[in-house]
This record gives sequence, structure tokens and C-alpha cells, in this order.
Amino acid sequence: MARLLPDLCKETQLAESGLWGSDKVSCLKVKEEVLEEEPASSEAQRQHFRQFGYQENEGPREVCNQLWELCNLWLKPERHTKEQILELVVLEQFLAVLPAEVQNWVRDVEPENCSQAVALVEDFLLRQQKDERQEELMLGPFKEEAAHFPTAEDASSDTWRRVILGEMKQEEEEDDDRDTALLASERVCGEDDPDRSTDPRPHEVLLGIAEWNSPDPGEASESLPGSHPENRRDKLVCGPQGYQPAKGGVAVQPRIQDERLKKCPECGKGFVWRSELIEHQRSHTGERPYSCSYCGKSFSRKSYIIKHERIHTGEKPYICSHCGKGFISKSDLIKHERTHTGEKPYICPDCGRSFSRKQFLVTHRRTHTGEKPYKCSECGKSFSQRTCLVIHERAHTGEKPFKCLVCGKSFGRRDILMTHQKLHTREKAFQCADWL
DNA sequence: ACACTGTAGGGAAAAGCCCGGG
DNA sequence: ACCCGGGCTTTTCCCTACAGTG
Repeated sequence: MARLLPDLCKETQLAESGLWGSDKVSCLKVKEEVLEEEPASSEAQRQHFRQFGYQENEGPREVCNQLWELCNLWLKPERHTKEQILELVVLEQFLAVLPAEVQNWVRDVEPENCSQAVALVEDFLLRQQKDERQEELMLGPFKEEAAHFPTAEDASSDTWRRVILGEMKQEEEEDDDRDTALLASERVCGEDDPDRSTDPRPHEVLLGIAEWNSPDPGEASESLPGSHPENRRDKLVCGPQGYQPAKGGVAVQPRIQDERLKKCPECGKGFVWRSELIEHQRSHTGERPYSCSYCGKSFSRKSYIIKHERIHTGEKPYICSHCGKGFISKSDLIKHERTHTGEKPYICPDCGRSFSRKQFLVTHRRTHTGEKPYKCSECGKSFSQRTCLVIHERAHTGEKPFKCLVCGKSFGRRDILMTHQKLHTREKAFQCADWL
């Protein structure tokens, strides 16, 4: 085993550095920041917390307080984001459920995140498989007899390995029947691509079949009447932590299992601060105590109104470093900057075309599926985009809101008017040519 | 009959604006 | 207060069909 370690470490380093390539993105920040921690001190703090024993003479309150303190030292909630804390907790639990043999081996390497740990375990299994094959070759006809005498340790790790490998195989078989989208997604997030196995990169996100079969919550309300978020199946979403159940499919988990949390009487969700609970409760009551001083529109949060009032004040604090254009929110700036960087994280599994936004991909995929969720109430014709329906409906109403300033002729669409106006500019050009 | 031109309509992609949950 | 993502609207371009005209 010691023989394997240096190689493995080297491979992990490769995976961490070179193979991820230069296009590391924001989602990796979490991981990178976790990696920046000094592993020794972090590991020591983890051990302090995990190995803390219950001393009766100190009393349960004191023990609990000390655990809080040690947990804070380990997870550093004041420095770490939720994602970073989750990473540590999941890693801890992942290592804990490993069979002793694998666990000891992986712990020796001190992986600092789940991706590293998974890569280590997979590598361990592959090498074990290879060793076994060699053993089989050597044992030959005696292998059956030998198989009857496994050690207790072998049996446990073997069972576990069979479960893992068996599941992997079964998943692969099931995947064959699934949509290509999911297959392609697994190429991104899955274990079979050594270049990527340690890190599912969100800038290569492909949406799985479940995603296609169920529209986004907002879309459900608009494009596909009758489909509600509650009806959505559990689905897999490839994000910073790989495929995860999306919001719609999982029960709300309290952040901290503690009676000290302020619980929402409506949904039971727990909050550390009273103000958080009050804010959350507004989502149930619909209370909107903050009114815009310009238009009177009300909001449930103060932060909403700060952002909203920028519409009226014209304040655009987020400036694009490429073109100087301003935006009222950072997310708008990020979206805009993709038009300069050309970043297109969403790839169509059908044709391979990529898009900068998920919604663009959703719309695009309708060209493959033939889905046309927008139906004209007048003639029953359907359209893939709402805009197309709106324009189509103008044909029924005769509405022509775009008027040519030169000849006064009206059109139902701006682009038709633009084409028309080009005739006037051409006429002018001809007149000018005549004068020459 | 044919070519040309302008208009209309549909399809698709891209970008901006705004809201709301965590 | 910040981050992130989603919904909705607007804009623009491409393509095709069709009617009018010479």
C-alpha cells in the first residue's frame, strides 16, 4: 500500500492542477479555498471535535458547549461559506462510512475535499481489482477453494466493494437506456473520465432528461399550465458538487439540529436569528412592509427595495470591465460579461451547441423536441416562444404599433419597420447620387 | 411566364430588466 | 448585504411565402 501512495498523490495533484485546465470557474473557488487551509491544523481540529469524549463530571451542558466550541474551531463558520462547511461535513461522513481498510488508507493521504476522497477510493478499488486479477491468474484451478476461505476483513471490504462497483455497473446499464443528455452529463460529472472525475465543472453543464421533462418552476406557471413545482420528480442537477437533487425534490433540512433554533410554525424550518425567521415568515404571510418611495411597489425585504429603487435612480454600480456598461445588480453584470468572454456553460446534448444561459438552452431544445407551449386562443396555433405568439396575435387584432416616421406606414413588428425604413435611406442615397 | 421587390409571418437566438430565495 | 438563479420582455436576425408590379 505504501508503494502506491506516492503515485496516487502525484495523480491527485495532476487532477487538481493540470487536468482541470485553465478555465477554472467560480464554483471551484469553494474547493480551492478549502484547499488553501493548512490541512494539519484543520485535521487536528477535526480530531479534537470527533474524539471529544463525554465526561460525566462536567455535565451535559458543559459538554455540549465544548462541542460547540470545537465544532466552531473545526468548521470555522465565521470564515467558511455554507458550501465549504458542507464539504467538510460530507467528507467526514463519507470517510466514516468507508470500510476500515479503505478508510485508514484514504485518511493517511488526508484528502481535503470529497472529490479528492472519491478519487482516492476509486483508485484504491481499481488497484485492488487489478491485484485480484493477478491473484486469480496465479491461483488458477485452486481459486475456487481459496475463495471459500476469506478473512473477516476481506469479506467486509469485498461486500462493500461489490455494492459500490455493482451499483456503478447497474447505473451504467440503466444509463444506456436513458436520454443522451444524461449520458453526456455523466461524462462531465461521472467517474469514467479521468480528466474530470475529480471535479464536475459547472461550465460544462448539460441538463438531464428529468430536467427536460419538467419545466422550471417559473415556466410551469407560464408556459405549461397545470404543471406545478410540487409535481416535479426528483431530478439530478450538475452543480458545484456534481449531480444533486434540485430544490423541488428534497425535504427542507434544518441547518443545525438544535432546539435553540427559531422554528417557523408554518413549515418547521429553523433559523439561528429571530430576524431571519421573521423575514422567512413573510414568504408565508405575503407581508410586504417595504414600499418603494418612487412607485409605491412593496417588497418583503429591505434588500429588495434597495435594488429596486436603483431602477428609479438610474444607479448602476456594477460596471462591465470590457465595455463600461453599468448594471443594477452583479448577476446582471455576470450574465452580460459572458457576451464578452464567450463563456457558454450549457451544452445541448442533441446537437452539442452551447449557450450562456440555462433558459437559452431550454428554449433551444424545443427545436429538437418540437415543444410549443404557447397557444393562440384565437386560432389554436402554437409557438415555441412567447414572443412569437404575441406577434402572431397582432395579426388577429390588426395591431400595428410600429410606425414609419418618413411615410407614416405602420407595421406589426419592429424588424419589418427597420427593413422598410432602409428603403427610405436607399431612396435618399439614390437622390444624393443623382445630385452628383 | 418570369424576375424583382416589398411585406408578412414564423423560428430562433441573444440580451436586458427585474424579482426573489438562500 | 451579497450571491445566485429564474422569469419575463425586448431586440435582432434569418428564412420562407406571397402578393404586386413591370
